[in-house]
Amino acid sequence: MKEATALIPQLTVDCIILGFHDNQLRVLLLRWKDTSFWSLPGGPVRQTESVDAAATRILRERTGLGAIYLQQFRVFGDEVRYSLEEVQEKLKHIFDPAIWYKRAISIGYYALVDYSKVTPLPDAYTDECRWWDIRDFPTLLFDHNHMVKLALEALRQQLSWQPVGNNLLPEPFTLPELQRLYETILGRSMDPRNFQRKMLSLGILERLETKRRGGAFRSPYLYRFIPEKYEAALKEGNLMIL
Amino acid sequence: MKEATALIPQLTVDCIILGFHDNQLRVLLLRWKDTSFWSLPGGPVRQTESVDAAATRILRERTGLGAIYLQQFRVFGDEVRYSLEEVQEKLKHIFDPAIWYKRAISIGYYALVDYSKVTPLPDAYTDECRWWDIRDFPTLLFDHNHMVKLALEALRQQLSWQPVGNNLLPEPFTLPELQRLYETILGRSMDPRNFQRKMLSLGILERLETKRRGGAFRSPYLYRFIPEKYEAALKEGNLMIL
DNA sequence: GATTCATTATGTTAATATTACATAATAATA
DNA sequence: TATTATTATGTAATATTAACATAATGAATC
Repeated sequence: MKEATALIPQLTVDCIILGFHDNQLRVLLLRWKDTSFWSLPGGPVRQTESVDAAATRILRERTGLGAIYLQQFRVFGDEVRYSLEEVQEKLKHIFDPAIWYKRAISIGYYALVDYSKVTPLPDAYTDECRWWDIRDFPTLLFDHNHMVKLALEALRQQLSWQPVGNNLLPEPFTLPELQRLYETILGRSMDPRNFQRKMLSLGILERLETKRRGGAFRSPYLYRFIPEKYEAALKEGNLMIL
Repeated sequence: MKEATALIPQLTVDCIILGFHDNQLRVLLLRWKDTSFWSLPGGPVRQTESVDAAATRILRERTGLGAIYLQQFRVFGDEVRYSLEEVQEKLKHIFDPAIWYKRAISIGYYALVDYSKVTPLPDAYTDECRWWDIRDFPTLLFDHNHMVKLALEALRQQLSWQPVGNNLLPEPFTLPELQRLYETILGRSMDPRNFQRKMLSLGILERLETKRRGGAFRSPYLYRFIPEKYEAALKEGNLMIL
């Protein structure tokens, strides 16, 4: 039997942490110490934790959040995902040979978080951690641009089965806010009358007495998901793609 | 930098190989040498191949098939997926400590194959490889029963985006055959009139001149997928769930 | 060659869901 | 009080889905 070390060799987790702010999807990225190179948050899996737990841990470290919605979406297992020489060159002042392999397999997760509750926090190898607009962020190290692309595709495809609204929007929210979230993820606009009718007909929303105040215009109603109904609809894959 | 060996440590691939025969979904299982224990085909990933290539290799070894439709559906990364002691006990006469770890992470793939083209072939550790009805197969080693369950769920969910018909049914096929495939996967029956109308309206099927002969009854028409149309429909996720 | 049989092919109607479209109400600001 | 950007809401046309039953076929049997 092989000797076990503290980390599982050649296996990492990378997280596409998504938030929603100013009607835009954002992704949390890290800038490596003393460089202008950005990448996704990620790291190795420990021998004493599940792969999901590793992703949760990394998420918590980067965002300060406790309960987080995480979804495995893809394994990145190509033989060549990066050039070790190139990484060494780009990150030379912080390159630690002890933790780098010629090859690593990475498990991709996307995380849906409440933007307003996140405190971005760099790790030991990076000195900046911040949100970027999903439509306009820098070229990333490794195959991380590819990862973001596939994460978004997975999210779109799973929109009817994943609690996307629930996790990206702080409750309570208004129907226009929810609509803009859907529009942003799907990349197309929807008719507000049809959106509202369809969404309400699912019976998963509870309209509150109060309205959102402070906007300079007609105040929208506030809504909350009805947890049991919401979960039932998810199970059926009923969460509407208009 | 760590030393690379021939295999990636603690990382395996397991395959749920699905075929369709006698109107039933079947799964290909292996019986371990001199035991009555069954499991899914699987194995380690080599340093010199991608994870997908490892799955393809295992598939080819077990089925004799060249081109195979494979889909990653889930990583099984719990800290405890099996008891090494139990495995050692059950498989003692063939247990090779060199290849077993206390813990392994497995990447789950489902494969859709043409049942009629498969020649099941045991590997070095097993002496039987055969098809089992998906509704009635033995309790498997490790967490493999769980894997089969999740593979089927993934397949159902992805039915509209994956070329399921294309890979499980040898061409040409009849509409009743295609319907029974859908019914089997989804676990519910459909109205043949509605099924045919919907399926034909997708414009992805070409009706051939010939009919299927030999059945003791009215001969059904034969169909073939129109590749370009079929792929376009898949991209849109249009492949109908009635 | 006629009969039997299990299976296939097909059409209509009602119910439901989707799309397209425009106006009045509101809350803050000026 | 007027202005303004935004929210809330209804109706009619169209498309999709669901429910339903019967005639045609091809082999096998008599």
